[in-house]
Amino acid sequence: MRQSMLLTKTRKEGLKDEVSKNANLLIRAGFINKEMAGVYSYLPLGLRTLNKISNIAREEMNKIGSQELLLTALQDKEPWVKSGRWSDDVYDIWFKTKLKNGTEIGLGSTHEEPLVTLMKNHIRSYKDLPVSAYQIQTKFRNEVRAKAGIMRGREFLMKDMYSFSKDEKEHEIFYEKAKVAYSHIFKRLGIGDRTYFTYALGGTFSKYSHEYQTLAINGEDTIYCCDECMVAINKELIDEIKECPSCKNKKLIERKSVEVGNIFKLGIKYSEPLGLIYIDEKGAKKFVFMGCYGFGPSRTMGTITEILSDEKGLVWPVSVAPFKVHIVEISSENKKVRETSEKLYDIFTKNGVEVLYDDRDARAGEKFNDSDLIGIPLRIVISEKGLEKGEFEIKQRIDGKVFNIKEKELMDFVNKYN
RNA sequence: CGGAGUGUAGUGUAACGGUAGCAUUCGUGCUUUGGGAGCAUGCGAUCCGGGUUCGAAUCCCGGCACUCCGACCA
Repeated sequence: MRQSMLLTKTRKEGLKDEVSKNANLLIRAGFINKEMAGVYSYLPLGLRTLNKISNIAREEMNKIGSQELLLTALQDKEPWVKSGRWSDDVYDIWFKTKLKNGTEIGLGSTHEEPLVTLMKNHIRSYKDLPVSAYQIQTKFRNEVRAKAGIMRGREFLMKDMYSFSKDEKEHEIFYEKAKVAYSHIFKRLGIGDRTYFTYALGGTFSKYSHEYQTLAINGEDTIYCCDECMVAINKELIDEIKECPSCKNKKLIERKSVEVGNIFKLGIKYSEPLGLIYIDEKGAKKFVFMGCYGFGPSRTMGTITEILSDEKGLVWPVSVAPFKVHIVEISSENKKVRETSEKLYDIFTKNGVEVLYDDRDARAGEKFNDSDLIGIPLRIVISEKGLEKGEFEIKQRIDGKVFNIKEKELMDFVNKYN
């Protein structure tokens, strides 16, 4: 991508009304646009990152055999009445609207009801189980107070997976697979070493639910961490659980964190009222045993921003960066500089390396500042001064470390860089 | 949902009830070119609706929006 063609511009200063670090930086760098309180659009750079996060989740869900689908945002009232969640008194984050004929409908905030209703058409026998489905979709939640930028919006992207099993025992097998998939997701996102598997208050059918909590100073949650085994306990349970459930370690450290994922047992909470039934080997009718597995790509993008960015701007792990390499051309009027930049841009593009090429006619300072702000992992500066050295100077965004690489080793270096 | 605050060019700010100013961005020209450079010149704004007043960005009422604190957060 040529930066001169990019439809967004960076801002030197943040917006007065955007206090959260994540939204402030993402707006300055041109990743998102604020439409209303808690409602943000994703612009080209931001969408690239958001899609990468989603894709990592998608790949990991596929690996454990879950199948992707896309349910509707407009939701039929009936299943929600049956499950008892249509009333605003019970479930207070509804966005509701009406069809022209007066029929009430809801905007999807979660999808247990519609999916269970749908699966009634496809699950009849024990032979149809176990099965799992997931989607990556925009959720709508009428939060009374949006805050923390894209960490807590009224409209946000969520990956929600649901599992359907014959019984609790079969459910547990899938649940364990999902845990592994989740740990892979956070590892690949570059936040695995600070994301804790956390015991939290559970639903009707399990004592606890499990959250994935990523340490962040500005986080809304408080957890008690066991650093021996990366397990934590949500503050809401600390009176009940006083030691690490995994290794019995009693030394738990209080820290702030962000809930980036949440998995829990649903049991027959929805299959019972909605009538999701299968026939077992003996011909008996049984309720399908369910699990639910959430992960928020947009919230995770905000979390990564909160924990990795510095005073100069964003810092992206390679796995989610909008581009891997930023070619910054200094003095585009210099023929040799221009030719070298173009050549490099061409080579990277042909080799499938995602590259942003700052071909704008702008001053060095402006380009460097923009480059730092956008936060692409590797920056290659092409300038008259640099060309004389016969090597390329590659600067790592995360710590400013510089590598001097000969041209023939360049592609190898970039390909191996992760 | 309770409490507090704020709405002025794209952005950030100023103006006692009396000419809406400054900075930056943006356009043009010249100079400059390794960390948001300089000179000149130009474009661009009082959230919406009422009221008070000779006169309202300013005072009053209503609405809308945004921010913060708290409560809430499968």
